[in-house]
Amino acid sequence: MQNSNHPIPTVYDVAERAGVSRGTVDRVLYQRGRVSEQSRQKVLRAVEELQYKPNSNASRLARKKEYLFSCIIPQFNEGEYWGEINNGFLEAAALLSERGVRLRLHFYDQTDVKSFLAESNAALDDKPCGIIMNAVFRDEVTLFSQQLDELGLPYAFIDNKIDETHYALYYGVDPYKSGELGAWLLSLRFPPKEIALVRLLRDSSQRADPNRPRRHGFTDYINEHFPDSTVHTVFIDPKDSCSTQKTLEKFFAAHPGIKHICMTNSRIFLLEQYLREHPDPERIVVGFDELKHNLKCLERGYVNVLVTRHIPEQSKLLLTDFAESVISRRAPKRRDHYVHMDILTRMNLDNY
Amino acid sequence: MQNSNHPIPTVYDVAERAGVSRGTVDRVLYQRGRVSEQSRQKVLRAVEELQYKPNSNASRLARKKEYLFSCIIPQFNEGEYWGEINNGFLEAAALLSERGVRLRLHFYDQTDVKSFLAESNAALDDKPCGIIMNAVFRDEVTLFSQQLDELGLPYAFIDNKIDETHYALYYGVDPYKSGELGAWLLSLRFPPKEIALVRLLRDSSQRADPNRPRRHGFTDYINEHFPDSTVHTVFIDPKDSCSTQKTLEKFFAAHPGIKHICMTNSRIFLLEQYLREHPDPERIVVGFDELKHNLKCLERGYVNVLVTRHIPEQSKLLLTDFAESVISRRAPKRRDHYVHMDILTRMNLDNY
DNA sequence: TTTATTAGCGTGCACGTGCACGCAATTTCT
DNA sequence: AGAAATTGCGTGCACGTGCACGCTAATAAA
Repeated sequence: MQNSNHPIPTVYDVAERAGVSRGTVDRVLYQRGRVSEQSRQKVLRAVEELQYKPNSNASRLARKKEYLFSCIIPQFNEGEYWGEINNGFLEAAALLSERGVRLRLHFYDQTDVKSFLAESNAALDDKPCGIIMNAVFRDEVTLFSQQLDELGLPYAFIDNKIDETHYALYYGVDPYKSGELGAWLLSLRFPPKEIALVRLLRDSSQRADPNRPRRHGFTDYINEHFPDSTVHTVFIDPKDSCSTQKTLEKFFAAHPGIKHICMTNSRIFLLEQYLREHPDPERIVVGFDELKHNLKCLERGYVNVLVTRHIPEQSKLLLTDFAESVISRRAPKRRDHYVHMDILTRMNLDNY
Repeated sequence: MQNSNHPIPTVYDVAERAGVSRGTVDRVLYQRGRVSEQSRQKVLRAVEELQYKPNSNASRLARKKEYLFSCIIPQFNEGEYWGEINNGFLEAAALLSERGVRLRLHFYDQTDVKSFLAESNAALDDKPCGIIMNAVFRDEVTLFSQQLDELGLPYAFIDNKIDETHYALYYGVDPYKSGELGAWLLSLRFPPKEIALVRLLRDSSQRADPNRPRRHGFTDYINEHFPDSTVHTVFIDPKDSCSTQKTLEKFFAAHPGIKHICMTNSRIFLLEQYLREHPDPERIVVGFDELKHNLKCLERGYVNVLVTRHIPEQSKLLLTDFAESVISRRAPKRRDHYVHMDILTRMNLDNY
């Protein structure tokens, strides 16, 4: 329903108004080739007066240009954190496909630096126009980003980042604050005396500890607000549910005063069996991240609160934003996007 | 980076493979005109084998078709609830403009049935391909939707709906559940004895009460879980902050035992002055909806919890989904979208 | 002054689809 | 049997842009 006095202007209209040809308008708009200053001004004025915007459909049809982005993220099993991130990328890629955006995925092993190096090289071989990655291996990622800087290839971080690099974009939560929020929620109902902080046994080969900032946010909050409380740390083996069970039994038997339990990584669901077999209506359990298993635990009442955000949303927004900025050759309005932290309980679990 | 063995197929490829001309392929794909059953089958097979998908850019360029949607929503002032809804619509419209989607907005006066009737007629005059509205005046909206049914015009509800109509799509919260959630949060820290439920004085001309379901969710939860508590209702005048102040002073002076305050509409910010002038660290205040004024109150500690959702997101998603379904001439996958309710506190206020 | 060079500019083709027109073959009507 | 209508199908043009080619006139070099 376009006003007939003002049909959408085309290059022809601009050219006519400026008294030049389409080609000249094109050269002015895209700084290709040689145009006299006089014509340039006339064209720019005409563009302004007519409010000319190139027809993006015609433009993409004519150009047939593709924008390839390479993602380098950790391997995952169905339903895990990085699987959700991956879903967000795929969703965004589907939406952006008609704009010529293509995606290539590279998965590395979080316990193996070499696999990261291999995949980052493979990503370069794609000749992409942008790279998305996360930063588990700080040194290697720093080096890689220097390489990208030299090549003039823009890159973006998802989930965690390295501040010293020249990344174009970042989407993720503020891990320290999420830890504080978890601590606040844990202590909301009644002040904690003894707290269990459950952690994961890690391969000695895993140098990086991506969970540190959140854990510190958690412990700092507790220490500041409840200086008289004690935080007991217990380690479980994520690969061995049997030993996990025994470890927990022993641990909680030794500390019967514990009414507050928290896990600052995304695997609170590993406690399910123990929590089910040792019900306690007074106990408060706080976990992080909306993995399907975690949501189940919340629904069944084993876990009281999850601190999370819509995980796929975060990667979806990142790719959309990144592609937009690369295509339009403009820096994004904002560089750091700390996504909102949701508080999830049994009461607002639906429709998440 | 397309595999050179499989360039993206075009109608020409399909036509060649099927041994017919482009025109025939076109007729098969869009059921226009006369095709022999034999050719039809050949074309369909070729489409399947080549995985042909029409190039949407070329298609839109050639068609130049516009899809006009008319929205009928309440008038608002900057920063109010419907203003946020409106922002979501505008955001979606901007994104969808290159797909030929246009938007026409109609604002009516929530206290005046006639203005709704006028605007709904105006919306029809637009000759849109879809209508979006909310349902304050139940009878009139029901009649209007019957009219739309007869015209075969699809319509969608935002924020609230009328179940008996044949709406195509709905996005909103479950108001009853949001009320329950508010009650749960209000009673989380310690069990309530006396509760203040602050309500708004309403024009006698306002027949509808869009806030009822949420209020009932709230009171039902309280009555069920805290049968010994009493809910005191107090009415304030949203247009007169001076009288509001006096009313509240008198009310709370008469009920000094009240430690729990809730407003089930979106205007908890109206209590700001009272709460500021009568601080009480023990008191719990729960409100709804992320209006800018409300967020301020949360930040400054006058309000403890807001139950909300990202308001513009809801209208943005609705328009996107609705346009998608109208353009593709397919019913949406899901009809009712109860958006997730966020719990907002001082601790997770950032980046919302 | 003549020739080579380059600045400035116009034009034609391609991109893939939608749609209208019209031709040939077949069927129906008179 | 001849005219009229209908079925089945191919073709041409338009949509608005990107880009390469090549022309003209001005300028620099010989």
